[in-house]
Amino acid sequence: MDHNSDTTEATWLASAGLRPTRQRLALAHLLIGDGQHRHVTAESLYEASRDSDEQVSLATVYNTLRVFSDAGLLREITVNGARSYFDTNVTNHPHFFWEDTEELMDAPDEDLKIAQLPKAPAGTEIAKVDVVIRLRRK
Amino acid sequence: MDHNSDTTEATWLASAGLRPTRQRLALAHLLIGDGQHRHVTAESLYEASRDSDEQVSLATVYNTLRVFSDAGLLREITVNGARSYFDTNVTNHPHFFWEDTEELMDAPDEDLKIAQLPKAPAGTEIAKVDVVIRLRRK
DNA sequence: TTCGTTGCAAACAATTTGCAACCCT
DNA sequence: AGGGTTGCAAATTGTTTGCAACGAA
Repeated sequence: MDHNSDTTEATWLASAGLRPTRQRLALAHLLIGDGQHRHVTAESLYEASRDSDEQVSLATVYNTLRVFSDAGLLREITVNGARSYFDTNVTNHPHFFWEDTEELMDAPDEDLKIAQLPKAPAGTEIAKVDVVIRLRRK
Repeated sequence: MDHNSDTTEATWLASAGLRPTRQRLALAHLLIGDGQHRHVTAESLYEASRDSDEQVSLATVYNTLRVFSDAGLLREITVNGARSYFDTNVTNHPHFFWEDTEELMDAPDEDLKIAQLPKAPAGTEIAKVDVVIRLRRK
């Protein structure tokens, strides 16, 4: 990773008040290094790190994904009882989930229009709204 | 369980081509016995069965929930990486999920209006659309 | 120096599975 | 009788945690 992108990742961490450790910078680079939004699982990110020049242990990948999403840098998406997915796009937006390959991707945001949403019951507020469109191969 | 409800549950099973075994009838009774829709986890259903006069092993509860939802009698809802929820209401409808108590319940169906939904990519069809409104206690 | 962070291994929790006994049809 | 179903225990899978070594402030 060159110096410029290194700054980008450090800024990303700093914006959430997180220390720029070697491991966090490496994972941040894999997550936002190219400016594209990305959906990862702990396992997929771990493998990406194994293939890179900065290895991170699996436990740290798990811990870091948790820290990042608690800090609001990532959004956790629950589509599958088993695995957790994390999205670098933290805004409310719909997802496609392929049931056969268990792949998660963004659905075109502008194509979902929710005209009316149930109001939150008294004493509560809406933390987020997850819309998952499950796809089956025809 | 009296004879009438016994018939209801047997019919429910028969409609999906499932054999009316003692355990399935007992679980069916706990699920649809009073005609109300219900959201259960394997653990909650197992406990309900422990408290009833027809006990079912935990493994069988797990297997039966899987069999029922594969057969279309239940809908599996994934809200939480850890636990799986099963809903006796198998139609598309929105859910409220309390983040603190991990309780799942129906959101008023008529209050959700999706004006436009992304179309399924070529070669795929929409299996189902999950809308989960996550609530945080204020 | 101080305290947050990492990494390994062990602990955990939810769920599935192998297999022998059992029971619908 | 024959094949689906059950239940126990053991195995799996994804994830978290205890703790000693390490590194950022």
